Amino acid sequence: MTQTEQRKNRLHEAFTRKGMRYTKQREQIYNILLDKRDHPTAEEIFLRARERMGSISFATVYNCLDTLVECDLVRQVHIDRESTRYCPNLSDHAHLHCPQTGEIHDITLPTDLLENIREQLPEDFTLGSVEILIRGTSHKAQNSKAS
Amino acid sequence: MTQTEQRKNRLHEAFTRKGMRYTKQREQIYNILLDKRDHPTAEEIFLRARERMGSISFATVYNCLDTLVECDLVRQVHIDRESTRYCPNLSDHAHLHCPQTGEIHDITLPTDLLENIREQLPEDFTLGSVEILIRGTSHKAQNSKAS
DNA sequence: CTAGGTGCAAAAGGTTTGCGGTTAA
DNA sequence: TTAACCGCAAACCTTTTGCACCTAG
Repeated sequence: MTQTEQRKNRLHEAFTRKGMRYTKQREQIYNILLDKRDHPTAEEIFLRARERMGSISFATVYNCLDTLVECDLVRQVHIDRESTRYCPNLSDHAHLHCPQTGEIHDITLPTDLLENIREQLPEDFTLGSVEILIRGTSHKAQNSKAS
Repeated sequence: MTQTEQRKNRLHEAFTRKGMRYTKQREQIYNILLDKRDHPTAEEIFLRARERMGSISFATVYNCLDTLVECDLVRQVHIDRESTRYCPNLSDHAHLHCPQTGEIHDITLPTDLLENIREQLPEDFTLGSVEILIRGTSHKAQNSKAS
């Protein structure tokens, strides 16, 4: 089985597990996110998808992205009130954001740091998730890890 | 000099320092934020302002809020793509957000935690600011500190 | 076959803008 | 006096929705 077929099967399973169907639009959009992990917006994804598929509607892009999020394949990234960005990296990570260039890079923080945050919470607080956004200027960010 | 007058002077200075004028709309909106530190949206601020002032326009609320942000008197708080919220707490703090109730509470994190994050950054990265959003359920959040 | 998905266009929701009248300094 | 500000309505931009047609299972 080729790697592409494997990915396809993995996707298929993720969808059917939630009672949802496998469609080529969903597959393509997921592939777009995996192929270039640059946290694109829905519009950027729409443009890339149209290049690959010839034609797709904006609403479908949003629908597919919602589905991917719901199936735990992709996460949304929110920075201020800018357009929502999408990220296929499911591991715990923070985001480095350079307002000048608009670039976003993933950065893995040590687990004890998250543990440290957890300790600060009130007793009656059940932790859901933690989002860490680090703003700053990257002077030569070429070698950052965009996992 | 009364406390109100002192606040007024402080505001006046903050505005003129940036070449901006002191207006009653700006003052009222700032007071609304100080009086109830519950991270209101522009719409909530608009409603409270109308109660106090009789009449004010939505655009003015946005304009005034922008001014207050620019004069470093107030900060924006972004949660997902929900309406922007406003916060007069300028000290370093994280936000606890309960998606069920919509409540937001400020929580002060130990300085060494922020130091710890700083250490994780790439060499070529000049830190701007850090935003930490902690999502979860507060089962009886009455006694949380909303500083 | 049919529930679920796609595509289109129209609507919604939050925020911004242009501009004539108003006001702080 | 006059540059800055307010208020209104209209525009803007991202995202969502309704509905007819299509398609995976």
